[in-house]
Amino acid sequence: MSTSPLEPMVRTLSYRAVLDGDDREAILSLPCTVKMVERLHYLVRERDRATQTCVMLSGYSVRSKLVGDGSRQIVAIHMKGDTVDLHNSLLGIADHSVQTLVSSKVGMIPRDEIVRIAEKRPQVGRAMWLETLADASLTREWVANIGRRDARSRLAHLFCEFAVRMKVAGLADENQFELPMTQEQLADATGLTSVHVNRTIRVMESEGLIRRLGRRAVAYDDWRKLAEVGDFDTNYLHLNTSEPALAWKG
Amino acid sequence: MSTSPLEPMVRTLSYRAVLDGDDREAILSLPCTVKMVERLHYLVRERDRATQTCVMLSGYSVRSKLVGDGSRQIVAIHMKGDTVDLHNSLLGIADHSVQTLVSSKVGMIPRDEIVRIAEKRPQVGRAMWLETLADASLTREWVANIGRRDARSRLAHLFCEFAVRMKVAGLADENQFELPMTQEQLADATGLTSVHVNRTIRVMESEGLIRRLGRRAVAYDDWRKLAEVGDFDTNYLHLNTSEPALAWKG
DNA sequence: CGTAGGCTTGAAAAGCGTCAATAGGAGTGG
DNA sequence: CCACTCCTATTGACGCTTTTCAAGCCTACG
Repeated sequence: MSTSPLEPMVRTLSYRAVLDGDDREAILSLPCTVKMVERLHYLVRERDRATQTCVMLSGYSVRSKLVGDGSRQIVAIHMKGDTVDLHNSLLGIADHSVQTLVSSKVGMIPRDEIVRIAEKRPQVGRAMWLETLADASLTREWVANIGRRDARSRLAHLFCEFAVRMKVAGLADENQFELPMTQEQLADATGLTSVHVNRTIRVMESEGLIRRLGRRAVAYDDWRKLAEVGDFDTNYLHLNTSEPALAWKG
Repeated sequence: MSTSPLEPMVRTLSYRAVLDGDDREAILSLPCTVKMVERLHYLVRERDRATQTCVMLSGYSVRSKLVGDGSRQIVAIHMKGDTVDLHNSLLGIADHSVQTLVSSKVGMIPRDEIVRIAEKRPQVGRAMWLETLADASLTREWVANIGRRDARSRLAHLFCEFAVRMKVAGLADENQFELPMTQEQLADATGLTSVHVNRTIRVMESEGLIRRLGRRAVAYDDWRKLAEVGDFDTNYLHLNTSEPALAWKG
């Protein structure tokens, strides 16, 4: 059972509520089809009727929405352990697409099984509910980021968020992180154009805010400075797991 | 029981899942402190430890976040029946503020009671979960609206959303709706400045897209045109309640 | 060694913000 | 009922951030 592919899901949900052995066992025993998918593969398309919930087991994916003029907006980035598609699968018709950024391993779980485990194992249901609430908090921060910060702050904020989430997921070192996105994808995530992302990143680099390690990784020497420029505060990530978990126990 | 102040909450949750008589009764019997609060009153402040969940019984409120430079971003607008603060109260520390737009009637329910009813009455718990998911979908649409549309489309989209939600809540006529917001608040909701909102609204008015009825109401003569300019599609509101409700019954 | 996708750069235009001043309207105290 | 005051709406002039369009370059990969 410790070799179940759904280990990352247990780890992520454990951040949200106290799960006992039976809870964990129930998650690990969920029927799950594991697939390797290539880069830029669509896991869900807007308007699809989703019947499966998708869990990231390795790699990265983005949720995005198409806009009338043909452009797109990325609304979230997912990494190992994230339950990507609870929203679409429970609400019926997908309001957004999900696409991998790199070749990734994903687990597909039938929607009904999710509903069932949420009922049978209340703590698991709570953890999933809290996970969706934390996800909503993250989206709200994105609204503020895109609506009220300039290009430099937006990118700095996105980098800070990435750095912290990667560290929490055990995927990043102390002073650097993988950034599996092209500049065009960064533009779609920040509400900018790829040209302006390029210029802004170069300015940030020349200021010593960040260093680029190859094409798909970023390093920072002064976290405080980066966080200040990005107006970054971890509160919205709701990482202080002990609080809600305790509250939900009674 | 039909005179309980929480009737609007029942109505809103009924859109998300099939609730039987006992479910409704349980909601209506929730311990609830009803308060009238004045305009611009803060129901919750960012970083507060929220212990109460707040339901709008009349009036309007907004959720907003403060940004480093002192500006603010509105991330959602709430009307009658909306459960405003499930997020903050369940996650512990508030990641955003909630403030009334006009003098309003609100119901305050202890957080533990919400947790309890979600457990005791599974259908109610599901309805609340789905409500938070629909709310998250709305926030994603706002990200796209602010990130990828110009000022005119953003405002048109906001107006469309308002018109539809007001109609669903039984608060709007066919071709007009109340808009209880100043231009500065509209600016905070769309990521613009009040000056630019003013100019854009006047353009929209001169184009015949909208008419203003006094200071706090808007009328439209050509819905299709308005929806086209706003790139508006109701899908993201997940109003087709029959689907998920049925699915969640088994 | 060729190709395609992504990165970089320049020049010019557009959209939106800033600053500042004026006008309009609703509520309040006299 | 009037004068006063504050908040909101309106408008102009100007400047800056960001976009647009277009071209060239780099580099991983076949």
